[in-house]
Order: sequence, then C-alpha cells, then structure tokens
Amino acid sequence: MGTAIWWIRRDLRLSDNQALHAALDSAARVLPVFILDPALWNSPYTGEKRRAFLLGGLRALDADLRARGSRLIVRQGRPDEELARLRDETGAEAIFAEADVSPYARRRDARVAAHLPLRLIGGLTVRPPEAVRKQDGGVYTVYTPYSRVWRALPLPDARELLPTPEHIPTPPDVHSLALPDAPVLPEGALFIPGEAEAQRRLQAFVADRIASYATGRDMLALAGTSGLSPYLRFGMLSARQAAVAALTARDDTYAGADIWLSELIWREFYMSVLYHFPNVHRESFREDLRSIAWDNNVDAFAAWQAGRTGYPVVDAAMRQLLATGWMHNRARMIVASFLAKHLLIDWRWGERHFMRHLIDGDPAANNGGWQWSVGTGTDAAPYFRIFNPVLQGEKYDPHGDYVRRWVPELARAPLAHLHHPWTMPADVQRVAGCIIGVDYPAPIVEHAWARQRALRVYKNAKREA
DNA sequence: TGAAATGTTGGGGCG
DNA sequence: ACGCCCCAACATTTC
Repeated sequence: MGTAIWWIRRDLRLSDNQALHAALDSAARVLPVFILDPALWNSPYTGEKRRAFLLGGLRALDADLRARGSRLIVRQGRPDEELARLRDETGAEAIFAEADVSPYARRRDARVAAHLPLRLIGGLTVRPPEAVRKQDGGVYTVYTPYSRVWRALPLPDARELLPTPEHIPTPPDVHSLALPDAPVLPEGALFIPGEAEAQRRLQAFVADRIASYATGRDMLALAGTSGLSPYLRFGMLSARQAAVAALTARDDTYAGADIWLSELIWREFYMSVLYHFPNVHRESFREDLRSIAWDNNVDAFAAWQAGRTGYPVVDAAMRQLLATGWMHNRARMIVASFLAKHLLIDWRWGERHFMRHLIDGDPAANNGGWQWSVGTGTDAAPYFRIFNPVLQGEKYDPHGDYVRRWVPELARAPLAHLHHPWTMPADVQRVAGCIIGVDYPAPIVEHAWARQRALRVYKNAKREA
C-alpha cells in the first residue's frame, strides 16, 4: 500500500468523487494533483472568465483538502511529462482520474496511459458514454429514445453517493507551484467558485425554484434556471448528486423536477455524442449540411459579439455573456439561430466565442447546443425553424426587464416598441432619449429578407449534398 | 425547445 | 329571411 495520485481535471470536489475514492481504497497515501496544461490554458477555446472560476475552484479545493490533512499539488506543463516526474519523485504506483469525453482529453489520457499506470474512473456523467445503447449495440443520435433508455436503467440513489473522506493522508515535501494570483471577482459576480457554494445552490434550487422550473426556466429576466452549469462543468457538483436531487424532488411531485432531470439527460446525451462522434468538434454532424455557403461577414460577426445587432433580445443576451460569463439558455438558442440563419455566419465562429466567454463552457454541451440550434446536429432543430428575435423577445421577455437591464440605451423606450425599437416614431425616440442609428443601432439585417436568404442557402446546401 | 403562409369556420354587417 | 362579403380566430400546411 504505497502512494496513489488523484489527478484532478474537472472533478473539483471531495464529495461523491469516485476517482478520489478509488485512490484512497488502493493506497495508504494519496497525492491530489492538478496540472495546469498550457494546451488547455492557452487554447483559443479558453477565456479569462472561465480561467478565473477554475482558479477560484482550485483555491477552494486546496482549503477543503487542508481541512482534511492534505493539500493540493499544482504543477504546470504537459500532463504526461509532469505525471512521470511526480511518479519518479514520490514513487506513486497508480494514477486515478475521472474519465473525460472530449477529443483532446482522450488523446491526452491515451498519451499518459501509454507510459504510466492511469486508471480512468466514471463520474463525469451518471451514465458512461458506452452505457446507453440501442438493442443492436448502436449509438443513439436522437435524444428521445436515448433518454428513454437512460431513464430505464437503474436510477441513482442517495445511498450510493460517496461521502467526503474525513482524512486524506498525503505525503509531505512534495513541491507545489503557487497558483496564479487569485483574480478579483467582478462586482456582483454571479458565480462563487467552490464545492460548498455548489452544494448550497443545489439545495436552494431543489427546495424552492425547481417547482416552477417548467415555466420559469424559459423567462429571460427571471432566475428560473438552476444556475448550476458552472459547477457541473468543473465537477464542484457531481452529475450523480444532481440526478439524485432531481429524483428526490420528483418524488415530492414537483413537476419541474422531471423537466430538470431531462436537462441533465441532454447533458449526458451530448457527452455521448461527442465521445462517439468526435468529428462534430470540427464539422457538422449532418453531412448534407456541411456545404452551407456561409457569408462570414466579419463586421456582422463583430456586431453580434458586441451586442450591437439592433435586435434588442439578441444584444441583451450577448452583453449578458460578456459581462457575466453566463447566458440564459433560451437566449443561447436565440443568438445561435440569429448568427447562423440571419447573419449566415459559420456556427463554429459562434461556438468558439461562447467557449471563450462562458464560465460553464463545456465542449460537448456547447457543441451540441450550437449544432442543435443551427440545424446541423444530432436530432437538431429543422433548418427551416428560424427564430424571430422580435417574437422571442415578446414571448420570453414580456415585460422587457431583460432588455432594459442589458441594453440601457432602451431603458426608457415604451414596452410596445421595446423589442422592435426601429418602429418608434421620431418623437417617441426623442422622448425615450434613444435615437435609432445614433444611440442604438438600426437592425443590421432585415428579418424577412434574412429568413428567405437562410432558407435558400440551406436548401442549396442540401441539394448539393 | 418556430414562424409564416395558407386553409377553414363562423359571426356580424349589409344590401 | 337570405346571400354575400369581410375578417377574426383557429387549424393545417409549408418552409
């Protein structure tokens, strides 16, 4: 019984951690290790806000470890090299880590496993990507049958959740880098990193808001969503803990709980899709939509990024993302549809922008959401389903609170015009203190024209295929 | 987890 | 009373 390494990647928690548990079972001493991997840290798919959240999470984890006689060992470099070095320094006999699904993570882990005793353990999802299969062993590419099988498998139970270890014996004198300086969280930061905050939020959600989740989740200005995505992204909360909470709430006949469970299953569906079809990271899942003649206008893209398209609900959402590192899920669908269909810009540009700014940015969920919205993915929205940003705004921000909060230029515009401010007569614009084209942009594309163009271009791509 | 275009129906105004 | 038209309101089809 020697030393084992617990290699932490996106499982920043001590409770219900299968990799940590396996390490403690196998060895007398466990070394919790996080490796700052430049390939991820400096990736064009990474940004400041998620880096800051991760660093905060590592600090919180280090504090939790210190309370249990342990501490976090931080290294920087290529994981295979750093782990080999640690093995040589400490004589560690095994490395335990939670299996991941992204193409990069799997290449990285294969390189490590080629030379080191790496043991990959489940936990990223309730169902491992191999677990939900068709009768003939095939992989599901449609959500509904996938979810049916997911739900029919034995459901997780609170008694299965692994407890937080009381003591984690860790060898002394192992060098650790200091973490980069703690970033100062922005004023009114939405997400406080760490396992304690994740568990507190989960309890608050299932005790209160989950009951109205079925309708509340769609309203842009309400705190109707769970607000847990950043914590699931970094494993400050396990998928199993979330599923158990949903199932428990469902027993109390909360209708919203089952809807939320289905959102957790969407997450696992997209993890499965990325695992089995890693090419979706580079290209559309649907072959017949790989040749769309994108317009890719860089000025239009810049306007979309900055929240200056002239469509209030789109601009509110894009500014919310830049300011907070989070965007309401319905807003994600609206702006994704707008980028691909109204602006005819390659969805991969938008996918990358999201990854650079979303704290919860996850390769599988983000890619799945984008390909669903633009119609190129598994079980995707049909290509002709084009969101009308005016109607979406009127339906899901009926009082205009969301738009007024994030697009202050329109704060005094009357509600009747708020989601289409270009229809304000000149005197109304003056009274509202918002001249269209001066204080707030005129629409960069006209809806009906853009819709017809998208239908034509998508149809052409299908015909050529 | 759309929206627009087109079709159908039925009430009311009107000659 | 009756036919005709208009047009909401709703349903269906199409993109």
